Amino acid sequence: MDERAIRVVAEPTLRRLPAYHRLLAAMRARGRTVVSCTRIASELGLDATQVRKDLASTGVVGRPKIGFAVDDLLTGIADFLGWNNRSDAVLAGAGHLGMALMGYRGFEHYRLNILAAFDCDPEKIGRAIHGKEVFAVEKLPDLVQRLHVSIGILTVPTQAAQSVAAVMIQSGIRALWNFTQAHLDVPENVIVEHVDLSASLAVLSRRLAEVSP
Amino acid sequence: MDERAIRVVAEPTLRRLPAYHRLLAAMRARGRTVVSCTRIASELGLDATQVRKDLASTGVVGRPKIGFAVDDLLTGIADFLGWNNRSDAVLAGAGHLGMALMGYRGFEHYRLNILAAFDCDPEKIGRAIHGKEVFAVEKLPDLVQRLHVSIGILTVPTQAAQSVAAVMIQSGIRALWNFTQAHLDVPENVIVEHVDLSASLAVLSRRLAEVSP
DNA sequence: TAGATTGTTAATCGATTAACAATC
DNA sequence: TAGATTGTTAATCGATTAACAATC
Repeated sequence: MDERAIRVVAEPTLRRLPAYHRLLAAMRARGRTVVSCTRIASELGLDATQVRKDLASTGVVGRPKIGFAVDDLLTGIADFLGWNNRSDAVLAGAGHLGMALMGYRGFEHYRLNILAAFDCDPEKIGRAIHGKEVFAVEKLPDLVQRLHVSIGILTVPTQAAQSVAAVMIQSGIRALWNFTQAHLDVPENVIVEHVDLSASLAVLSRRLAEVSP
Repeated sequence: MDERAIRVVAEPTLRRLPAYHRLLAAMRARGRTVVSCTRIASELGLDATQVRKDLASTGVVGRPKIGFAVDDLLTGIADFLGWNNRSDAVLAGAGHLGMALMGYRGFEHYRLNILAAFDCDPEKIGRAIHGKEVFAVEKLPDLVQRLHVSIGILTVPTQAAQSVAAVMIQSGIRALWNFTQAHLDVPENVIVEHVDLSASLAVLSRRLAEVSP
């Protein structure tokens, strides 16, 4: 076994790590230096063994009887998720949602940096939204190539998503954060993370229908 | 077995149903009247048996050798998800994201109707955003009670989420669509659907780190 | 008819949860 | 020390995938 081998961690684990990070940051702010999995689990309504396994996957080790050092966990989780290195991104689609994401200060916390936005509406091109300029979509390839941008955020209309994704991939984008409702067809080395509001709403509506049909 | 018993369908199935609905709507628009699970599966990159099981959970039946009627599936899925009845919602937090959701025309498709927004910033109160008025948060309980609103959308800052959620639940809200990063502590009869951008970003960043460490 | 397709049961896979020795 | 906690292995649970009879 190569020690430097990249551990491919299960998706459910990855999805829980930010919640641990947030809770731990709040605990550190209150002066807490040490914490047990039992404690984290009860705060977040999870199983303690699951928390222990999740934390183990980041490589941080705890001490029997004592627990984990809060600081170790915070840096360990952030390192593991790549949140200690800046990630540059470009955004396509300067509509309501695109603008909301461009203005979201919370991304600084994860060191995600949206460099610029692109749109095909002449009305929007040239404007600056939250300090970030909106360019014509034709200028996307050049900027992505020059700055080696690896993340593309898609907030275009669903019908345009596949073609804009293709342009992004062609330009060197290696990961797409897809906020549209399109199922994207991409080469297997390209990562797609889909934030699907209709999927989320489907769960909400159905659960509501189940309790009061 | 009570025929009218509410079928509790697994969450992964619910999350896939909107993608089927979208694909089927596009097929109907192109004049297609009949479709097989094999076809749906290949279009969406899924397993045909999985599609068949998912569709079965909505109660729609197909015909061996023929397939499913596109119209039957469209109405069956929409009925099953409660998308043929209007659902009223209120939104708390008229920031960037809240405004984006208020202006999102796509919700009409799911018959989700955001009646009004609430905020505690005097600057925002009284304004109308995309034809919907912003009221002081104090006015939320009265409106929710009078109109029997069942869905509450949370786009407030994370620190405010738990207390605003409590007010909503107190007022009669039965389902929360949580766009904040808070883990909400709610009574067991209240539904929480969490759209967690940090969880999504964690998957994206880590997968990117795995391919180029 | 023959073969594609449905509906359903069985097998597999992966994630969660339980059990427990090691430890401070 | 005794008991709480970690780290890890085993058992369970649930979702996906495979197999196959029924059907048009």
